[in-house]
Amino acid sequence: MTRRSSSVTIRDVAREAGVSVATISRYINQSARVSDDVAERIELAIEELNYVPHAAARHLATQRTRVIGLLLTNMHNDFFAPLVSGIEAVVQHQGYNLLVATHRADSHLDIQLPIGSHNTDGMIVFADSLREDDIIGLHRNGFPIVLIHRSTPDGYEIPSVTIENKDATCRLVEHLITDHGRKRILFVRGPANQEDSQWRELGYLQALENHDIPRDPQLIICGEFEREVAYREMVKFLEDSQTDFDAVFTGDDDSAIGIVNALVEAGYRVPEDISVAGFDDLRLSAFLTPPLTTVNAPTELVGRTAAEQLFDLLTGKDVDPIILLPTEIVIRRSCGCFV
Amino acid sequence: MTRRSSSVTIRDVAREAGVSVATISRYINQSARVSDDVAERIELAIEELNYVPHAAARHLATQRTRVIGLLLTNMHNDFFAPLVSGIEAVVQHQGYNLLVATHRADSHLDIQLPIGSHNTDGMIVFADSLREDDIIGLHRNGFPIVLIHRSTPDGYEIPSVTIENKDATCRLVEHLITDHGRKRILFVRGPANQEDSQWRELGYLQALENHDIPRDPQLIICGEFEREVAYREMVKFLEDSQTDFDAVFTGDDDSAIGIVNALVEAGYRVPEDISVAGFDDLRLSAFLTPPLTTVNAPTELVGRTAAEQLFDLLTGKDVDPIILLPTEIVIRRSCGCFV
DNA sequence: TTGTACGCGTTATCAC
DNA sequence: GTGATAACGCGTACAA
Repeated sequence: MTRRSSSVTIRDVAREAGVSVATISRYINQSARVSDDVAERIELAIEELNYVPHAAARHLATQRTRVIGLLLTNMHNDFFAPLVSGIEAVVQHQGYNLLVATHRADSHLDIQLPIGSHNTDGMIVFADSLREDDIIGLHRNGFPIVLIHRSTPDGYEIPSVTIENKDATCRLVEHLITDHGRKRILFVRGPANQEDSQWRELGYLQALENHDIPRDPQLIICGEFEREVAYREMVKFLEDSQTDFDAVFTGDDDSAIGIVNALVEAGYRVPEDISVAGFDDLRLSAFLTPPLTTVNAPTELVGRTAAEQLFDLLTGKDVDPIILLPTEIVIRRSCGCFV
Repeated sequence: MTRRSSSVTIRDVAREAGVSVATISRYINQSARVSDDVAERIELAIEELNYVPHAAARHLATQRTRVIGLLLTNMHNDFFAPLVSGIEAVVQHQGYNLLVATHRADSHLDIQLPIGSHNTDGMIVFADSLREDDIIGLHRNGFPIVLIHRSTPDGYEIPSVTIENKDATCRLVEHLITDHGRKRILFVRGPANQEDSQWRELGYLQALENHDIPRDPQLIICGEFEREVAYREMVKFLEDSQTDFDAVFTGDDDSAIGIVNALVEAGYRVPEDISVAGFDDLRLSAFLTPPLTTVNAPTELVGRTAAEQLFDLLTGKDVDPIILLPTEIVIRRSCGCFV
């Protein structure tokens, strides 16, 4: 079989340097010493021919791709920028490459995953981008996985990195209650199957309970962690519902923006009439008017940590089965505080 | 040489299905017909063994990676989410994978590019993530490249995708002049070596010229396309400068946010005292208070288009040397309009 | 310290 | 329509 190949191979370098391919390989991978004289000639030849090792050939020979994968549900939300950024930093520092792909768990079942053991050494899985079966399947084959914002399937021990949701939410809602005297607090929930969303709802309920405020199902609407949805639902709520309220806590900052907009358009003043607080502390939250009181989620750190976990996994180190990163309440103006 | 290999190969499938590896390969790649009987047995064997073709082996044999690369300067700015999203959509649709990496042109020269012909079939290069030499170098080897938000080096014809900056800026600034009677318009410029930034400045100057407003160097400050920088510079301007002004045009929305904040903190009302307009139309711009008048940059479309260009390049189709995507003025409240 | 030769998993060529 | 087998470019056990 004859195949044209415009690229320069290790063989060309070997010929140019007057040594064998094995020596070239050794020099490149530092897998053994070569004499200074030879090293110099190799260096020169590489420079001369502009040689770059062919990744695929390397992968095939070493059984390692030096690539890690990241599976996301989508890339639209501003939330993903810091996440990917954190991951990419670690990956690059380790001399690896990053393959990103989107995939929703409800995709047609017969679809091949774009990322897996066939093209990466390990992967980071965001929340519900994968079905539980698929996660288990990959994990059972010994493929290194780290979960983000999602807990390990029952009975398995797959490392996961997530953040403290409930307690921070509870404290923030309590802030609305005790420091601002709010008692009728509307909760804007996220997707029902999202773990973060669930914990935040529990935190909200906990706060009510702590202060003997009866929970009112009327005071919960669905924002789906999407600004537009939250906006629409809020508008609808304002039109339809007779239920009065004096504060809004949203499971995410993105929704909070939509909520504030709906409120302002309806003539409410934030925070004078209605206190508003969110969760995430997106980069823009501090710049809103009024600046948004929220919970800071260390999203870039989540990415960074998950990547580090994955590399620990790859190098056979011990890995914490679950890492819960601390969150922090950020008091700004939208709750009613003067800061 | 003995090597453990937990993964199932095409040979295993061949044995299981009772045919040769060649037939399996043909079936998988649809490169030739196989009898229905055989097809069924293969299908079964693949299912049974959970076979997935090894990417690296494929790459080595076909000389194609089915991966395209994206080189960015960073991933922090909200601007990148839609860009990557658009690219990813096309890439996935084509059955390719996406490798992303960050790289700043001023990195140490001896550093190996994380992405190149050694691990991708082609790449998309964002603005100044690469030095001109490197671009030329890659291109000279026949490696498919598409440039984003950056023009082709002189004398070369590398496809590029960018947006219309100058005219839209000019019209928007003219809107401030003619519809709102502004004459002392502060310009917040971006990085000096950024082409978008340069064109927007030209548009700003053009508008002044069109209306016989003398340009005043005092009325230009540097925001570097970064919110924090713009904020600081604005604060400094307000403290130091005696120059009066009645409007601010920023080269990007991110800076506009910082500007508005500085203005409001200093006691100015936007837009009553000062009109503000930006450029980009970030997803959040409509939700600011006041909603930001700006120019819509079709960032996701830029990504999508660049990816399509690249695939045209890969398939040997004719490719437009330069694609200039139209932008559109978005009038909201921050300029003074009632909408 | 260096060279030879084989294998990594797949595709593609040639024969049947 | 199917099978045998030589590449693809590199790493590495083994020999020298």
